[in-house]
Amino acid sequence: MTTKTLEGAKTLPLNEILHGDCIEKMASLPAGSVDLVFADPPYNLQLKGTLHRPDNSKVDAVDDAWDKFSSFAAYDKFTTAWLKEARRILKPNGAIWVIGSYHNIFRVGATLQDLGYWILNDVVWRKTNPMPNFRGKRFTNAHETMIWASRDEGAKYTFNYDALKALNEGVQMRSDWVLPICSGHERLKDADGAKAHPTQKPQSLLHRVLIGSTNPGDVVLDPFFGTGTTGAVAKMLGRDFIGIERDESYIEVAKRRLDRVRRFDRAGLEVTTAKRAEPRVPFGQLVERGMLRPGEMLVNPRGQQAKVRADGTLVADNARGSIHQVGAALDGAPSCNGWTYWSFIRDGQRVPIDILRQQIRSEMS
Amino acid sequence: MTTKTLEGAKTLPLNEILHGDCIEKMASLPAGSVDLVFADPPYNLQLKGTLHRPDNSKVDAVDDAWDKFSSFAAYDKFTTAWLKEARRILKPNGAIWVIGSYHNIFRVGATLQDLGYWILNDVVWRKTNPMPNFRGKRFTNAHETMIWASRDEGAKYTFNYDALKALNEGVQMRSDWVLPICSGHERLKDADGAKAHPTQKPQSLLHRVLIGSTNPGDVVLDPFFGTGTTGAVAKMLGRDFIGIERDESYIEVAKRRLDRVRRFDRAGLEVTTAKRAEPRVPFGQLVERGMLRPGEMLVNPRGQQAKVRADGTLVADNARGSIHQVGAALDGAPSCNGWTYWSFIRDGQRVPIDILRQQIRSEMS
DNA sequence: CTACGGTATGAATCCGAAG
DNA sequence: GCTTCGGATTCATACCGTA
Repeated sequence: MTTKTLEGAKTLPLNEILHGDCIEKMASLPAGSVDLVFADPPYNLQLKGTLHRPDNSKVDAVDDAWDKFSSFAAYDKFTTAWLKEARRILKPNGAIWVIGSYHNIFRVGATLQDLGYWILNDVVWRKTNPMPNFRGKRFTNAHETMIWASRDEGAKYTFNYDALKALNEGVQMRSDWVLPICSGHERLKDADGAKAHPTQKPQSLLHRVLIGSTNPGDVVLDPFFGTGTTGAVAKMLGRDFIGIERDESYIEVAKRRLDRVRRFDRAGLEVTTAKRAEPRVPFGQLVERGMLRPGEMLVNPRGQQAKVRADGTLVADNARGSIHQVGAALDGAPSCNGWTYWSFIRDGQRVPIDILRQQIRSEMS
Repeated sequence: MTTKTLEGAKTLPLNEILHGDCIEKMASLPAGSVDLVFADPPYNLQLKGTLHRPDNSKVDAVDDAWDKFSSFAAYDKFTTAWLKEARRILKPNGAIWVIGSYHNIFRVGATLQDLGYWILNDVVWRKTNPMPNFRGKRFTNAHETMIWASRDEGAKYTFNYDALKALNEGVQMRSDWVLPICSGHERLKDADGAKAHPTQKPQSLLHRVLIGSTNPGDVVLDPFFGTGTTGAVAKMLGRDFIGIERDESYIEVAKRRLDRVRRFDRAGLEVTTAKRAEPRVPFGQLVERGMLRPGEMLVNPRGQQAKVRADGTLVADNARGSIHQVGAALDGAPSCNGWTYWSFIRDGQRVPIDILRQQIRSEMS
């Protein structure tokens, strides 16, 4: 357990589970101190009577006391209260994920928008092995919905695009995730073999969330911690977590679980990074360093030429300026990446100037 | 065009497009007279600036005036107004479908609940070929959400469970539907070749909605008719429709489209009620996606014929059921692989239906 | 005729560091 | 805060022209 002392008297307890009501506990935390909130709030399910399978076995439905609300108004009031506190403790560039079903997700989404959060995506968790609809009266409820939102419109939220793309065999990650439900060894059991929590989420889900929208060392808060899936995955991935949970029996299960979790080694936590993160190299440096000579001609894919000047600008027939500006002008395009657009000639061959940039970057590292 | 006279002075115009504001036009219709509402309202996208693809081509965005709202409050007011009218004209056991994206669907869902509708499922349309996220800043927006709700809690809504199960080759239909976007020949074009409507929905989507939640002869109302996909599929499937559309140019396109639509024959519209089992790639998808038409004849190696029905089952002289069952029955065999057994006729040639399955599989992989 | 390669396009809240 | 501008960024499918 560690704490961070911040401005004001409030401190940030890390890798700890706070016992109590999530609204009160969040109120005790300092403002602007958390990178990500992941929340799996009560679903407000309104099951009438009990449900049986065709073989007459009873379905163990979600009917715990914490999941009961007297009306939509009561649920909205609760939702507004905890989402307000969550927004207060988020950093300005922080973000939130909330998961839910059609019983509650529309109210959650509308409340998020009303409070000033900015929705980035809704993501569908498509279950490979959902519980069938035993009565044949509706579609098999085969998915849940997650909303990903930044604290503010225009926030610089974290999105590890390249890491997710790599996770997805080289194509960009879509808003529909196909993952199995939590079962088998991963599903935590009580001493008597019953499931310890009715809505335990699979670690694969949290893995993708945390890889995609946090960096190692970030602080992740889960106000409905349950048996601690968020904390377990955060620990594995080298993120810090804060859990809040009202039910002591869940806390006990979560603590035992977290003690057993091992953090992945640092090399395993490294992730495909964006090109944008690489240092910027001014084109003029190639001239300064003699890799290209003033007066030398560059050529674009259509064979058009431009002359390099001593200050690192180009001159073509009807345009002058940076490598990007001249490229855009020649193509009549809104923009152009000059590094991949222009080539120089060596031994009669066209060589992209980006080769030279890579050379400089490798010398820098 | 036909009309039904009901209690009160108001009459029900059938298979007609009403020109005007949907709230006013719905107000002119008699209460309790419609079986199903399918609505594709404005999404309130709030787009800013322009977006280019990596190849510098410009994305043709939805920037139409009809999608602009000044605030969430203004959008909510509009949503409440049209959903109220829709609920008034629904029969007591009627139901509604509304489609949307994360920009609007949470507000729509909460409003539905507030007005007394009873949500039955949210259904996710997973697009096989969505537009990518060109800047790599978010997840590919690869799905849209539909909400299915009955007018009242406890209503005896229509749900053709067995037809949908048959359409899905014997497996319960799930809440996630994988279907391609509307493109190619199905996409309606202006005289100048531009798309006639920016958000035309695929017929396959409406096919599944109408097969699942209406019966032949039902009245289906679409308050945002656009270019008339709902009307076209309703006509094919022997349902009556009422369209409401504000934009005259869309109405013109829709009228021409509807004139060309042929109603499938009645035998093809009869839907299976028997229990069935059998897994694999759904033959029903070939029908749903328009690769085979309901009423079309398939032929076996001995030249015997069977008729395709809207739910993906076959009817021959002395047999009805899946492609496998009917094949086995005709041959007096214990089993039969319908995929290699049946052919359809194109240009006078027999073509095995397995070709079509391979086509779908190649799209899925 | 098929095969193949280039091009067009789809409901999109789509950049960010440096000056 | 603002403006400027470097430079990074796409997947599935349909269609069309050419070989």
